[in-house]
Amino acid sequence: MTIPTSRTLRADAQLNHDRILEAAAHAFARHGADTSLKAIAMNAGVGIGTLYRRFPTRDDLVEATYRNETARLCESAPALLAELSPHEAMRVWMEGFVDYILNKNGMTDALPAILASRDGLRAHSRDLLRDAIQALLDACIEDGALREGVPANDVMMALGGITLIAEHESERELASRLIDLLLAGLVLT
Amino acid sequence: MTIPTSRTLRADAQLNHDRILEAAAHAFARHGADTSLKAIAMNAGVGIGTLYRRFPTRDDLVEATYRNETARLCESAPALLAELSPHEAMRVWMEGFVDYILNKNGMTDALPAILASRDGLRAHSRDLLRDAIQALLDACIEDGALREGVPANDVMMALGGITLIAEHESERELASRLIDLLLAGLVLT
DNA sequence: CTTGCAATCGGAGCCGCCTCCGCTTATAGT
DNA sequence: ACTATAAGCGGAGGCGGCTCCGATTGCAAG
Repeated sequence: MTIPTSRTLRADAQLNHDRILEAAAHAFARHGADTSLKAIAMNAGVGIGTLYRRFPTRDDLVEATYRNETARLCESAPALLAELSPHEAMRVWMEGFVDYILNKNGMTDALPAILASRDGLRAHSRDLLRDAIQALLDACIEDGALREGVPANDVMMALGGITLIAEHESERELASRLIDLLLAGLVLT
Repeated sequence: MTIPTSRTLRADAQLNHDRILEAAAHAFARHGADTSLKAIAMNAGVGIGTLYRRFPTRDDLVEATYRNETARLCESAPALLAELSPHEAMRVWMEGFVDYILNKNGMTDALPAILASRDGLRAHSRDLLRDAIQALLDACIEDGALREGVPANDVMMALGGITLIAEHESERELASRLIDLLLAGLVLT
Protein backbone atom coordinates (compact mmCIF):
# COMPACT_ATOMS: atom_id res chain seq x y z
CA MET A 1 0.00 0.00 0.00
CA THR A 2 1.19 3.52 -0.75
CA ILE A 3 1.29 5.75 2.23
CA PRO A 4 -0.67 8.87 1.30
CA THR A 5 1.81 11.54 2.34
CA SER A 6 0.07 14.31 4.21
CA ARG A 7 1.43 16.67 1.55
CA THR A 8 -0.77 15.18 -1.14
CA LEU A 9 -4.22 16.67 -1.41
CA ARG A 10 -7.11 14.47 -2.26
CA ALA A 11 -8.08 15.05 -5.90
CA ASP A 12 -11.28 16.90 -5.13
CA ALA A 13 -9.53 18.99 -2.54
CA GLN A 14 -6.87 20.01 -5.03
CA LEU A 15 -9.53 21.07 -7.49
CA ASN A 16 -11.25 23.19 -4.88
CA HIS A 17 -7.93 24.70 -3.88
CA ASP A 18 -7.27 25.82 -7.44
CA ARG A 19 -10.76 27.11 -7.94
CA ILE A 20 -10.52 29.21 -4.80
CA LEU A 21 -7.28 30.81 -5.93
CA GLU A 22 -8.73 31.56 -9.33
CA ALA A 23 -11.81 33.13 -7.82
CA ALA A 24 -9.69 35.07 -5.34
CA ALA A 25 -7.45 36.51 -8.04
CA HIS A 26 -10.49 37.58 -9.98
CA ALA A 27 -12.24 39.07 -6.95
CA PHE A 28 -9.24 41.02 -5.69
CA ALA A 29 -8.63 42.46 -9.13
CA ARG A 30 -12.23 43.37 -9.73
CA HIS A 31 -13.56 44.38 -6.35
CA GLY A 32 -10.52 45.51 -4.39
CA ALA A 33 -8.97 44.50 -1.12
CA ASP A 34 -12.18 44.31 0.87
CA THR A 35 -13.89 41.64 -1.20
CA SER A 36 -16.03 39.40 0.92
CA LEU A 37 -14.51 35.97 1.37
CA LYS A 38 -17.96 34.50 1.27
CA ALA A 39 -18.34 35.81 -2.27
CA ILE A 40 -15.03 34.26 -3.26
CA ALA A 41 -16.12 30.92 -1.85
CA MET A 42 -19.41 31.13 -3.64
CA ASN A 43 -17.75 31.98 -6.97
CA ALA A 44 -15.37 29.07 -6.50
CA GLY A 45 -18.32 26.80 -5.89
CA VAL A 46 -17.27 25.82 -2.39
CA GLY A 47 -18.60 26.59 1.06
CA ILE A 48 -17.09 29.23 3.25
CA GLY A 49 -15.84 26.53 5.58
CA THR A 50 -13.72 24.99 2.85
CA LEU A 51 -12.09 28.28 2.06
CA TYR A 52 -11.21 28.89 5.70
CA ARG A 53 -9.81 25.42 6.20
CA ARG A 54 -7.45 25.84 3.30
CA PHE A 55 -6.59 29.47 4.02
CA PRO A 56 -7.05 30.09 7.74
CA THR A 57 -6.61 33.83 7.41
CA ARG A 58 -7.25 36.37 4.71
CA ASP A 59 -3.51 36.99 4.60
CA ASP A 60 -2.85 33.38 3.74
CA LEU A 61 -5.22 33.62 0.82
CA VAL A 62 -3.65 36.84 -0.43
CA GLU A 63 -0.16 35.42 -0.19
CA ALA A 64 -1.14 32.32 -2.12
CA THR A 65 -3.01 34.31 -4.74
CA TYR A 66 0.01 36.44 -5.58
CA ARG A 67 2.75 33.94 -4.91
CA ASN A 68 3.66 33.43 -8.56
CA GLU A 69 3.91 37.10 -9.26
CA THR A 70 5.97 37.65 -6.16
CA ALA A 71 8.35 35.01 -7.38
CA ARG A 72 8.61 36.78 -10.72
CA LEU A 73 9.48 40.04 -9.01
CA CYS A 74 12.22 38.31 -7.06
CA GLU A 75 13.59 36.64 -10.14
CA SER A 76 14.00 40.02 -11.78
CA ALA A 77 16.84 40.93 -9.42
CA PRO A 78 19.61 39.07 -11.28
CA ALA A 79 18.53 40.63 -14.56
CA LEU A 80 18.75 44.09 -13.05
CA LEU A 81 22.20 43.34 -11.71
CA ALA A 82 23.28 42.33 -15.20
CA GLU A 83 22.15 45.61 -16.69
CA LEU A 84 22.83 48.24 -14.07
CA SER A 85 25.34 49.13 -11.41
CA PRO A 86 24.59 47.26 -8.19
CA HIS A 87 23.50 50.42 -6.41
CA GLU A 88 21.20 51.41 -9.23
CA ALA A 89 19.86 47.87 -9.50
CA MET A 90 19.01 47.97 -5.82
CA ARG A 91 17.16 51.24 -6.16
CA VAL A 92 15.22 50.14 -9.22
CA TRP A 93 14.26 46.86 -7.60
CA MET A 94 13.06 48.63 -4.49
CA GLU A 95 10.93 50.99 -6.54
CA GLY A 96 9.56 47.98 -8.36
CA PHE A 97 8.76 46.30 -5.07
CA VAL A 98 6.77 49.29 -3.85
CA ASP A 99 4.87 49.57 -7.12
CA TYR A 100 4.15 45.87 -7.08
CA ILE A 101 2.75 45.90 -3.55
CA LEU A 102 0.72 49.05 -4.05
CA ASN A 103 -0.83 47.73 -7.23
CA LYS A 104 -2.01 44.37 -5.93
CA ASN A 105 -5.27 44.81 -4.13
CA GLY A 106 -5.12 43.32 -0.67
CA MET A 107 -1.36 43.03 -0.67
CA THR A 108 -0.57 45.91 1.67
CA ASP A 109 -2.89 44.46 4.28
CA ALA A 110 -1.15 41.13 4.03
CA LEU A 111 2.39 42.46 3.81
CA PRO A 112 3.06 42.70 7.54
CA ALA A 113 1.88 39.16 8.07
CA ILE A 114 3.97 37.92 5.17
CA LEU A 115 7.13 39.62 6.34
CA ALA A 116 6.55 38.55 9.92
CA SER A 117 5.85 34.90 9.15
CA ARG A 118 8.43 32.71 10.82
CA ASP A 119 7.26 29.57 9.11
CA GLY A 120 4.18 28.01 7.60
CA LEU A 121 2.38 28.88 4.41
CA ARG A 122 3.13 32.54 4.13
CA ALA A 123 6.85 32.15 4.81
CA HIS A 124 7.39 31.13 1.22
CA SER A 125 7.00 34.62 -0.20
CA ARG A 126 8.99 36.07 2.64
CA ASP A 127 11.95 33.83 1.90
CA LEU A 128 11.87 34.68 -1.79
CA LEU A 129 11.95 38.36 -1.00
CA ARG A 130 14.75 38.13 1.49
CA ASP A 131 16.86 36.10 -0.90
CA ALA A 132 16.37 38.63 -3.65
CA ILE A 133 17.43 41.46 -1.35
CA GLN A 134 20.38 39.45 -0.12
CA ALA A 135 21.61 39.01 -3.68
CA LEU A 136 21.30 42.71 -4.43
CA LEU A 137 22.95 43.62 -1.16
CA ASP A 138 25.87 41.26 -1.72
CA ALA A 139 26.49 42.74 -5.15
CA CYS A 140 26.45 46.25 -3.70
CA ILE A 141 28.85 45.32 -0.93
CA GLU A 142 31.27 43.62 -3.28
CA ASP A 143 31.09 46.65 -5.52
CA GLY A 144 31.90 48.88 -2.58
CA ALA A 145 28.68 50.82 -3.02
CA LEU A 146 27.14 49.88 0.29
CA ARG A 147 28.53 48.94 3.66
CA GLU A 148 28.50 45.55 5.29
CA GLY A 149 26.86 44.70 8.57
CA VAL A 150 23.22 45.40 7.82
CA PRO A 151 21.25 42.15 7.57
CA ALA A 152 19.16 41.64 4.44
CA ASN A 153 16.30 40.98 6.78
CA ASP A 154 16.54 44.48 8.22
CA VAL A 155 16.61 46.00 4.76
CA MET A 156 13.53 44.00 3.87
CA MET A 157 11.73 45.24 6.96
CA ALA A 158 12.71 48.83 6.26
CA LEU A 159 11.35 48.50 2.75
CA GLY A 160 8.20 46.96 4.12
CA GLY A 161 7.76 49.86 6.50
CA ILE A 162 8.23 52.33 3.68
CA THR A 163 5.61 50.58 1.63
CA LEU A 164 3.10 50.45 4.46
CA ILE A 165 3.40 54.11 5.26
CA ALA A 166 3.30 55.10 1.59
CA GLU A 167 0.09 53.16 1.14
CA HIS A 168 -1.65 55.08 3.86
CA GLU A 169 -0.34 58.39 2.63
CA SER A 170 -1.35 57.55 -0.91
CA GLU A 171 1.59 59.64 -1.98
CA ARG A 172 3.83 57.56 -4.18
CA GLU A 173 6.61 60.13 -4.18
CA LEU A 174 7.06 59.70 -0.44
CA ALA A 175 8.13 56.11 -0.98
CA SER A 176 10.83 57.21 -3.42
CA ARG A 177 12.17 59.76 -0.98
CA LEU A 178 12.24 57.21 1.81
CA ILE A 179 14.03 54.71 -0.41
CA ASP A 180 16.68 57.35 -1.04
CA LEU A 181 16.93 57.87 2.69
CA LEU A 182 17.30 54.15 3.28
CA LEU A 183 20.01 53.85 0.66
CA ALA A 184 21.79 56.85 2.15
CA GLY A 185 21.85 55.00 5.44
CA LEU A 186 23.43 52.01 3.76
CA VAL A 187 26.32 53.69 1.95
CA LEU A 188 29.88 53.28 3.08
CA THR A 189 30.75 55.91 5.63
CA MET B 1 -27.68 86.88 21.83
CA THR B 2 -24.66 84.67 21.92
CA ILE B 3 -24.08 82.75 18.78
CA PRO B 4 -23.67 79.13 19.82
CA THR B 5 -20.35 78.39 18.17
CA SER B 6 -20.39 75.02 16.53
CA ARG B 7 -17.38 74.21 18.69
CA THR B 8 -19.42 74.25 21.88
CA LEU B 9 -20.99 70.96 22.78
CA ARG B 10 -24.25 70.82 24.55
CA ALA B 11 -23.69 70.05 28.23
CA ASP B 12 -25.06 66.53 28.06
CA ALA B 13 -23.09 65.83 24.92
CA GLN B 14 -19.90 66.96 26.61
CA LEU B 15 -20.58 64.63 29.49
CA ASN B 16 -21.12 61.71 27.17
CA HIS B 17 -18.00 62.62 25.26
CA ASP B 18 -15.93 62.47 28.44
CA ARG B 19 -17.54 59.27 29.61
CA ILE B 20 -16.79 57.58 26.29
CA LEU B 21 -13.13 58.54 26.46
CA GLU B 22 -12.88 57.31 30.02
CA ALA B 23 -14.50 54.00 29.13
CA ALA B 24 -12.30 53.69 26.05
CA ALA B 25 -9.08 54.26 28.00
CA HIS B 26 -10.15 51.63 30.47
CA ALA B 27 -11.20 49.14 27.83
CA PHE B 28 -8.07 49.49 25.70
CA ALA B 29 -5.88 49.09 28.75
CA ARG B 30 -7.77 46.11 30.07
CA HIS B 31 -8.90 44.21 27.01
CA GLY B 32 -6.43 45.17 24.31
CA ALA B 33 -6.77 46.67 20.88
CA ASP B 34 -9.70 44.58 19.75
CA THR B 35 -12.15 45.67 22.40
CA SER B 36 -15.66 45.83 21.06
CA LEU B 37 -16.86 49.38 20.58
CA LYS B 38 -20.30 48.30 21.66
CA ALA B 39 -18.87 47.33 25.04
CA ILE B 40 -17.21 50.72 25.37
CA ALA B 41 -20.48 52.45 24.57
CA MET B 42 -22.33 50.32 27.07
CA ASN B 43 -19.78 51.00 29.79
CA ALA B 44 -19.99 54.70 29.08
CA GLY B 45 -23.75 54.46 29.41
CA VAL B 46 -24.46 55.63 25.86
CA GLY B 47 -25.79 53.95 22.76
CA ILE B 48 -23.51 52.72 20.03
CA GLY B 49 -24.89 55.42 17.76
CA THR B 50 -23.66 58.15 20.07
CA LEU B 51 -20.17 56.74 20.12
CA TYR B 52 -20.03 56.56 16.34
CA ARG B 53 -21.37 60.07 15.87
CA ARG B 54 -18.65 61.50 18.09
CA PHE B 55 -15.88 59.24 16.82
CA PRO B 56 -16.72 58.18 13.28
CA THR B 57 -13.94 55.61 13.13
CA ARG B 58 -12.13 53.48 15.64
CA ASP B 59 -8.99 55.40 14.80
CA ASP B 60 -10.61 58.66 15.81
CA LEU B 61 -11.48 57.18 19.17
CA VAL B 62 -7.97 55.86 19.71
CA GLU B 63 -6.42 59.17 18.79
CA ALA B 64 -8.65 61.06 21.19
CA THR B 65 -8.10 58.55 23.97
CA TYR B 66 -4.34 58.97 23.87
CA ARG B 67 -4.14 62.59 22.82
CA ASN B 68 -2.95 63.88 26.16
CA GLU B 69 -0.22 61.33 26.44
CA THR B 70 0.87 61.98 22.90
CA ALA B 71 1.16 65.65 23.77
CA ARG B 72 3.30 64.78 26.78
CA LEU B 73 5.63 62.73 24.61
CA CYS B 74 6.02 65.63 22.23
CA GLU B 75 6.66 68.07 25.04
CA SER B 76 9.54 65.92 26.23
CA ALA B 77 11.61 66.87 23.18
CA PRO B 78 12.83 70.25 24.47
CA ALA B 79 13.86 68.68 27.78
CA LEU B 80 15.92 66.07 25.94
CA LEU B 81 17.59 68.76 23.89
CA ALA B 82 18.56 70.53 27.08
CA GLU B 83 20.23 67.45 28.50
CA LEU B 84 21.79 65.68 25.56
CA SER B 85 23.54 66.39 22.31
CA PRO B 86 21.02 67.04 19.54
CA HIS B 87 21.86 63.78 17.80
CA GLU B 88 21.51 61.79 21.00
CA ALA B 89 18.31 63.61 21.90
CA MET B 90 16.87 62.64 18.52
CA ARG B 91 17.74 59.02 19.01
CA VAL B 92 16.36 58.86 22.52
CA TRP B 93 13.15 60.58 21.48
CA MET B 94 12.68 58.17 18.59
CA GLU B 95 13.17 55.19 20.87
CA GLY B 96 10.66 56.73 23.23
CA PHE B 97 8.21 57.17 20.39
CA VAL B 98 8.42 53.53 19.41
CA ASP B 99 8.01 52.36 23.00
CA TYR B 100 5.09 54.68 23.46
CA ILE B 101 3.23 53.45 20.39
CA LEU B 102 3.95 49.80 21.04
CA ASN B 103 2.72 50.05 24.61
CA LYS B 104 -0.62 51.69 23.94
CA ASN B 105 -3.12 49.09 22.90
CA GLY B 106 -4.79 50.04 19.67
CA MET B 107 -2.26 52.70 18.82
CA THR B 108 -0.39 50.82 16.10
CA ASP B 109 -3.62 50.18 14.27
CA ALA B 110 -4.47 53.85 14.40
CA LEU B 111 -1.00 55.16 13.65
CA PRO B 112 -1.25 55.10 9.85
CA ALA B 113 -4.52 56.97 9.96
CA ILE B 114 -3.12 59.50 12.39
CA LEU B 115 -0.02 60.16 10.35
CA ALA B 116 -1.97 60.28 7.12
CA SER B 117 -4.65 62.66 8.36
CA ARG B 118 -4.63 65.85 6.36
CA ASP B 119 -7.10 67.62 8.56
CA GLY B 120 -9.95 66.92 10.92
CA LEU B 121 -9.93 65.37 14.36
CA ARG B 122 -6.94 63.11 14.09
CA ALA B 123 -4.69 65.76 12.58
CA HIS B 124 -4.08 67.18 16.03
CA SER B 125 -1.76 64.42 17.17
CA ARG B 126 -0.08 64.38 13.82
CA ASP B 127 0.78 68.07 14.05
CA LEU B 128 2.15 67.68 17.55
CA LEU B 129 4.42 64.87 16.43
CA ARG B 130 5.67 66.66 13.38
CA ASP B 131 6.46 69.79 15.36
CA ALA B 132 8.42 67.79 17.92
CA ILE B 133 10.45 66.14 15.18
CA GLN B 134 10.97 69.46 13.47
CA ALA B 135 12.45 70.91 16.67
CA LEU B 136 14.80 67.98 17.12
CA LEU B 137 15.79 68.08 13.48
CA ASP B 138 16.49 71.81 13.53
CA ALA B 139 18.73 71.41 16.56
CA CYS B 140 20.64 68.59 14.84
CA ILE B 141 21.10 70.61 11.69
CA GLU B 142 22.30 73.68 13.55
CA ASP B 143 24.68 71.47 15.47
CA GLY B 144 25.99 70.04 12.23
CA ALA B 145 25.03 66.54 13.27
CA LEU B 146 22.52 65.96 10.50
CA ARG B 147 22.09 67.26 7.01
CA GLU B 148 19.47 69.64 5.75
CA GLY B 149 16.97 68.93 3.04
CA VAL B 150 14.98 66.10 4.55
CA PRO B 151 11.50 67.32 5.56
CA ALA B 152 10.42 66.61 9.14
CA ASN B 153 7.35 65.04 7.62
CA ASP B 154 9.46 62.42 5.85
CA VAL B 155 11.32 61.63 9.03
CA MET B 156 8.02 61.22 10.82
CA MET B 157 6.79 58.83 8.15
CA ALA B 158 9.99 56.83 8.26
CA LEU B 159 9.64 56.52 12.01
CA GLY B 160 6.03 55.50 11.58
CA GLY B 161 7.02 52.81 9.11
CA ILE B 162 9.65 51.50 11.50
CA THR B 163 7.11 51.32 14.27
CA LEU B 164 4.54 49.52 12.16
CA ILE B 165 6.94 46.88 10.98
CA ALA B 166 8.38 46.40 14.46
CA GLU B 167 4.91 45.82 15.82
CA HIS B 168 4.25 42.99 13.43
CA GLU B 169 7.64 41.45 14.01
CA SER B 170 7.19 41.74 17.76
CA GLU B 171 10.93 42.20 17.89
CA ARG B 172 11.72 45.42 19.69
CA GLU B 173 15.41 45.28 18.79
CA LEU B 174 14.55 45.55 15.11
CA ALA B 175 13.14 48.99 15.70
CA SER B 176 16.38 50.15 17.31
CA ARG B 177 18.42 48.87 14.41
CA LEU B 178 16.16 50.59 11.91
CA ILE B 179 16.35 53.85 13.87
CA ASP B 180 20.12 53.63 13.60
CA LEU B 181 19.74 53.07 9.89
CA LEU B 182 17.46 56.06 9.57
CA LEU B 183 19.85 58.29 11.49
CA ALA B 184 22.72 57.05 9.35
CA GLY B 185 20.78 58.19 6.32
CA LEU B 186 20.38 61.63 7.83
CA VAL B 187 23.99 62.39 8.75
CA LEU B 188 26.04 64.88 6.85
CA THR B 189 27.78 63.21 3.97
C1' DC C 1 -17.78 -4.41 -6.60
C1' DT C 2 -18.01 -3.55 -1.72
C1' DT C 3 -16.70 -1.56 2.33
C1' DG C 4 -14.51 1.28 6.07
C1' DC C 5 -12.65 5.34 7.30
C1' DA C 6 -9.90 9.31 7.03
C1' DA C 7 -10.22 13.36 4.60
C1' DT C 8 -13.05 16.76 3.15
C1' DC C 9 -17.08 19.60 2.77
C1' DG C 10 -20.29 23.43 3.84
C1' DG C 11 -23.45 26.35 6.01
C1' DA C 12 -25.83 27.61 10.35
C1' DG C 13 -24.83 30.57 13.96
C1' DC C 14 -22.65 33.86 16.76
C1' DC C 15 -20.20 38.17 17.08
C1' DG C 16 -18.61 42.77 15.97
C1' DC C 17 -18.91 46.69 12.73
C1' DC C 18 -21.34 50.54 11.20
C1' DT C 19 -25.53 53.16 9.34
C1' DC C 20 -29.81 55.19 9.50
C1' DC C 21 -33.50 57.70 11.27
C1' DG C 22 -37.47 58.41 14.47
C1' DC C 23 -37.54 59.94 19.31
C1' DT C 24 -35.88 62.95 23.12
C1' DT C 25 -34.06 67.04 25.34
C1' DA C 26 -31.09 71.14 26.49
C1' DT C 27 -31.15 75.78 25.69
C1' DA C 28 -31.85 80.55 24.00
C1' DG C 29 -35.12 83.97 23.42
C1' DT C 30 -39.42 85.98 24.97
C1' DA D 1 -42.05 79.91 32.99
C1' DC D 2 -42.93 78.60 28.16
C1' DT D 3 -41.80 77.09 23.68
C1' DA D 4 -39.59 76.32 19.27
C1' DT D 5 -35.86 74.15 17.45
C1' DA D 6 -31.38 72.64 16.81
C1' DA D 7 -28.65 69.25 18.87
C1' DG D 8 -28.23 64.97 20.49
C1' DC D 9 -29.56 60.09 21.46
C1' DG D 10 -29.64 55.05 20.75
C1' DG D 11 -30.70 50.64 19.07
C1' DA D 12 -32.59 47.80 15.30
C1' DG D 13 -30.86 45.79 11.32
C1' DG D 14 -27.93 44.44 7.54
C1' DC D 15 -23.40 42.73 6.50
C1' DG D 16 -19.00 40.30 6.74
C1' DG D 17 -15.67 37.43 9.50
C1' DC D 18 -14.79 33.19 11.46
C1' DT D 19 -15.83 28.63 13.97
C1' DC D 20 -17.72 24.28 14.69
C1' DC D 21 -19.30 19.90 13.75
C1' DG D 22 -22.62 16.69 11.46
C1' DA D 23 -22.98 15.08 6.66
C1' DT D 24 -20.53 13.57 2.64
C1' DT D 25 -17.17 11.28 -0.28
C1' DG D 26 -12.66 9.86 -2.45
C1' DC D 27 -9.73 6.14 -2.11
C1' DA D 28 -7.46 1.87 -1.42
C1' DA D 29 -7.57 -2.78 0.22
C1' DG D 30 -9.89 -7.18 -0.22
